[in-house]
Amino acid sequence: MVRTPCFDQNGKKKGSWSEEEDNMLKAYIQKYGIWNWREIPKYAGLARCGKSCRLRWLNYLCPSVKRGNYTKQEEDIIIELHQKHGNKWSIIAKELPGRTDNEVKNYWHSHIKKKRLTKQNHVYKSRARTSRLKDVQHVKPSFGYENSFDHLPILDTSDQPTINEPTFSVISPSSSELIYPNPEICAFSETLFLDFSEESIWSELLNFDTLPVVACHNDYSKFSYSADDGIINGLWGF
DNA sequence: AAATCCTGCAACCGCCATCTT
DNA sequence: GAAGATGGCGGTTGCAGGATT
Repeated sequence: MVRTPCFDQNGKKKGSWSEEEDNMLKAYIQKYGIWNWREIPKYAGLARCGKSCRLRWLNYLCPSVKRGNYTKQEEDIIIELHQKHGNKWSIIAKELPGRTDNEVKNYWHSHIKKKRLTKQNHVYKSRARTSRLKDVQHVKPSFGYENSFDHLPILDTSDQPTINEPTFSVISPSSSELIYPNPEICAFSETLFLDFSEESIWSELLNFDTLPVVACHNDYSKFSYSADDGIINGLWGF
């Protein structure tokens, strides 16, 4: 769970922190406080860069950091604030005394996100594999929520090479305002479709009048919905 | 028992905002 | 106002250890 210690070209140590290093940093900060992260390692006798010291202090050594399992209440707060703010981990962490942004982010990715996807998975997974759009297709949407999936582009990843996650944006058709900049709920295409249907987040958007323009940009895929003509344009190529 | 896969999380990286000179 | 320094943030990676085959 830790990185193997090594040294960069400047002779600065990288990787996991030893107990001795922890003690040195802790002792220095307790005695002199935090005044300049760049200089602190030098004076504390550490062969580390300032950023590394800062991170180690804030995420692990700082006495206010709370260790241990998350409570149900904390989890609920994270979910609620994530719906409100997206991946603004520092904002979310501010509402959770003792938790750091890094910790909250890790918790989201390893616990909450997975839990939520699992819940949806069984419903839509098979459908997501039934067909694929290789070229531009035009699909007339019908947005009664319960049957909308028959009309949205269905993407299949079964023989897709491993790719970076697509970048997603959701833009309000009326104001061009970015609603969900790059929401992680839109991950790989297989889960992309599932995530689209995640009611808690999308239900208000899956309404014919207010349906957002949805755009997916990466080297492999593009699709968008135009509120003007009610056409979904999908392009999926490898 | 050994090999392989999966998971959780500490730590790194790069970008951007703010501060200082 | 410009340039450099510093801090802060979010995305990503690496790997130990547990689970599964």
